[in-house]
Amino acid sequence: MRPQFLLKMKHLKQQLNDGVRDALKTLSFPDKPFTISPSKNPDFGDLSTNVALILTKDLKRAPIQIAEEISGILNQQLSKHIDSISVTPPGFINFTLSPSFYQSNIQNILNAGEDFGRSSIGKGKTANVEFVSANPTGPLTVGHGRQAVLGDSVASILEWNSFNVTREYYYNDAGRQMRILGQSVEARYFEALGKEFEFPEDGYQGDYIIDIAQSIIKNYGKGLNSGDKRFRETVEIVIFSDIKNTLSELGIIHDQFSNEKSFYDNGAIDQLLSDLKAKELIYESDGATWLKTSALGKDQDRVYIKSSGEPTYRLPDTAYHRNKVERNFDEIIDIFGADHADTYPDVLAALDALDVPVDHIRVLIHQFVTLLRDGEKVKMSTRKANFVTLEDLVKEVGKDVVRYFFIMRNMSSHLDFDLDLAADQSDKNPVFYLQYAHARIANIIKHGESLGHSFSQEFDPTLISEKEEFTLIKHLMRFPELSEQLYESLEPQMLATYLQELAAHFHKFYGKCKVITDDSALTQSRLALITCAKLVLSNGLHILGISTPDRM
RNA sequence: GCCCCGGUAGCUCAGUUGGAUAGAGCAUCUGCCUUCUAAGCAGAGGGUCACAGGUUCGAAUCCUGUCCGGGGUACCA
Repeated sequence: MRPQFLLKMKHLKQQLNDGVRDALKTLSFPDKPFTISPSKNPDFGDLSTNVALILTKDLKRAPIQIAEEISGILNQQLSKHIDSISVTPPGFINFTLSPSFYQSNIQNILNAGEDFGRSSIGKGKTANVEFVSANPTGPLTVGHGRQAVLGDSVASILEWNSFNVTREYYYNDAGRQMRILGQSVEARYFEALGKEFEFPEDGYQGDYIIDIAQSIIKNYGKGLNSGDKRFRETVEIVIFSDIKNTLSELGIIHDQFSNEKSFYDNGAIDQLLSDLKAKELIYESDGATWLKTSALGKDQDRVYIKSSGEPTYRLPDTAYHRNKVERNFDEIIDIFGADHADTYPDVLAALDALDVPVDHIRVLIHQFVTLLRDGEKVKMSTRKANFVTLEDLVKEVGKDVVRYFFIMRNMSSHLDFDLDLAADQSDKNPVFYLQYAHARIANIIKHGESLGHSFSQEFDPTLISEKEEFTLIKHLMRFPELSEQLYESLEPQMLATYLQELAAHFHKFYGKCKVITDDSALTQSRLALITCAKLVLSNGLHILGISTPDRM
């Protein structure tokens, strides 16, 4: 095979764009922004531009006429990669690309291999992704699962775009919740010893609290007094260990844990308060300390320190975010549930008032998970111990299903998690459709090897000619652009949708075209093609943290 | 009351920057395994894109209003 110039889709689009703009200049048409996008319908070629439609108003002429004129110019300078140009109502100009363009891109994908689709947007840059951030008051629930998987996938998307990513977990360990948690354990401790005890109002009622009380008896004996620090310390250690274990079963490992307490200890919170005071944004009222958010364009002021002397979460959260900014990440991503949607603007406003840069902070808000069991909603509360743990779910349906379930929906949509469907009909979970495509390819390659058809990288791309083959290549070639879109949106669901389509194109190809045949030249070409498909499936599933089985 | 998110096929949801005939999966029907994995493929039925206006050459997509669901509006996190 002769070496040939390998033109990527991105560059071809740029060429077309330049060509159209030259044509506009030739025709003395105004230069307005237009798009060149994949055609929805194969009848309209491979790429289409709306440039004529955009110009119709300025030129006060029918768009179809404008399109004809532009395409007339373009036709005189056809690139070798363009087979034909057509105009269709209401005024689209369609480009049909040459088969050789697609065929040659098979080599492109093979050359890039595991890096195919990777972008260099974040090369030399750092990003911090904060997610989960559940306080250690109980096991992670299915509700936390969405954020855990979402956050980890977002972090992977950034890594795929060449960022050096820190996965971070922040928790509040100085507030009221943790105090009540300690008191709950203490109560269970004395209860177990048959002594008098008082279970706190709003205490944590889960059985795990009783287990922890038992472990304290075992480790520290029966002589602890009320208020002993070890009640709280132990419960935090035990629960955190459980949380980390659950996350690791999902393939999620945080690089850094940050806690509220450290910002009291190192003076960051005092510093923040005095800096805000210097800006006259702090005042006392009704025994509490307030942040004057109304002076920062908000509806109302917010309490920073309660009259009880305990700060609200806003104060340490703001100190924490200042700390993150000071750590000089190029991008800071916060992943919060919908219940936090109203709080982060106050944090950002306070930092902005102190001239702390916040433009590189992106806050992603995801909606809640509604659990369905027997077709009915399950209300969850950690405090009332009415929840389904994430760990139980992972044990029941497996990591891959759980991960896929949580990112297959747009994060701004509510997610219905049907426990019965996930558990009983997991065979039908769409994730298997993707993995099956990967396993099928692996099997074909293996089958080929057993018959002496080892893929050699020496293949004739022009033997690729079936419609299903081109559909598959075209889809594979979209992956680099998709990767950049993933960076823009930080929406893993887009990748899930793309991979579903890719698997569908592969399964259709499989139904139509046999790979391993007596025709060894064709066999090599098709092995090249399915190797590309396997690469992209693998790269995509890897970003989502889903395994790529060779057998199913 | 006010703020945020959502409303697309019987169900769960895609739909890129506003683009051409609104798509998948599940469920319901009809075909396809002597041939690389049938966890698959081919086909059928199924729609007032919540409703009403507006902007535009063009609206599921943008704007306004109404209705419905979720969340927030705490000196809870």
